[in-house]
Amino acid sequence: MPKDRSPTRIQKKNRATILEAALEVFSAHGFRGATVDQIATQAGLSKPNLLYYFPSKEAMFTALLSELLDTWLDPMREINPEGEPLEEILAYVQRKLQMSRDLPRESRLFANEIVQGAPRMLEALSTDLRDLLEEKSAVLESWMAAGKINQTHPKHLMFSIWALTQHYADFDVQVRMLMGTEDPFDAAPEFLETFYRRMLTPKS
Amino acid sequence: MPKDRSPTRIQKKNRATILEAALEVFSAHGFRGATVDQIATQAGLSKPNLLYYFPSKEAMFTALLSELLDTWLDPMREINPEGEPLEEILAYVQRKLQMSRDLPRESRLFANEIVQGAPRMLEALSTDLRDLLEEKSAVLESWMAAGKINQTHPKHLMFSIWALTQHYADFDVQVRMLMGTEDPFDAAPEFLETFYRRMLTPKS
DNA sequence: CGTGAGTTTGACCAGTTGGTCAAATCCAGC
DNA sequence: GCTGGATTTGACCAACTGGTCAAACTCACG
Repeated sequence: MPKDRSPTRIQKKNRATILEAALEVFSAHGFRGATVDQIATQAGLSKPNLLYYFPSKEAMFTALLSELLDTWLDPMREINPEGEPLEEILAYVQRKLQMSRDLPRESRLFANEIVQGAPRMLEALSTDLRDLLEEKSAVLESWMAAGKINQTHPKHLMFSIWALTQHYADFDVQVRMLMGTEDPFDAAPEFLETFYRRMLTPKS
Repeated sequence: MPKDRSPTRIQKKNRATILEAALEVFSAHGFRGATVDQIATQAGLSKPNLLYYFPSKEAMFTALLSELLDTWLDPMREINPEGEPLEEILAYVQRKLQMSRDLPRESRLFANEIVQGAPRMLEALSTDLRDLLEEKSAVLESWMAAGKINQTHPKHLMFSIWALTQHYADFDVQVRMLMGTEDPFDAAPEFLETFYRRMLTPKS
């Protein structure tokens, strides 16, 4: 294992290469379904070399998760309590949808893990995600109390945004197969915009 | 392998026991993550005995899938083209939500498979599900054309129903962790009812 | 250059896993 | 209660998989 003080040029490059390959393989097959050999081949390195940079397969996985969790939660962090409520939410929905389009592997990585009970992620989720959700739920509730958006259960509202947007990444094969030649991401933005506008616009 | 003509009492019972155990294990760990030994233990039978009833792990999996696919698609089949449009859709949403509550293992079994590219399911999906979706999309479109429900993309509408309802089963751990002591299924029915009523009720 | 730390890998190992097989056991129908 | 097919299993195997290790190689730096 390389020394941890001031990583060399090679260390930086190889760690990044390995994590990129790990994302590709883990997201496609899940933790158990992925093999270190697959990741090594994908990375263009030898298996012992991977294990020189990461002490175990498990370590690659958790390194990957913690590297990506921040990126994954950023769109929610950007919700601005001072902004125009309906527009803030609609913008959040679009950011999440963009992520499903641009980072589908990341989405599937998390999906794979959570569907199987999130054995290697529960701790991170029950701190970072939990706190963030509580914070933003409070914002949503204040908007509802102020009559800026329709009254609903704030957490279920957030779940619905996650479900609807991530569905396009996580179930990509199914969605594409059912839509034929039409690209799902052509109509999805407008669909979701309409959906949440109707849901949240207060009755005047 | 048992003869396939007129299964004996024992054959019926053991096949059912094995498939139940297989559902438990496959839904929790995915195809690759499940082991025949785990399924055998879960079923209370020996590993060679499982392989006496099913020629391979793969065969157990596909047998399970094809046994469950019909059940899985039933709620959609029940949408009645002659019924009151909005109520038909709302009832469908509730049926799907019920399935997430009552059959979460089945939901996760399919989720696991589809997230990983549905390598063992694409054929079934691209016939049964595809045809059914086309049929019901046409019904939705006729309802929209008649002004009974708001105009939207029918397929995206169906995707949204699947995403929102299955989310409660597939991401169960996450949802429950974030909701604390509150049961997600307490508020979900009303939340989804409101959601789709606002989305679909035509502007008068 | 030379040298020592940093990097890479072929060979190997132990544990797991899907699957086989011959022998043993069970059971329905005569 | 006998018998032949149905059922069950302990022992085993080959392939795979995560991980180790000593030896070889590379490279920054004096």
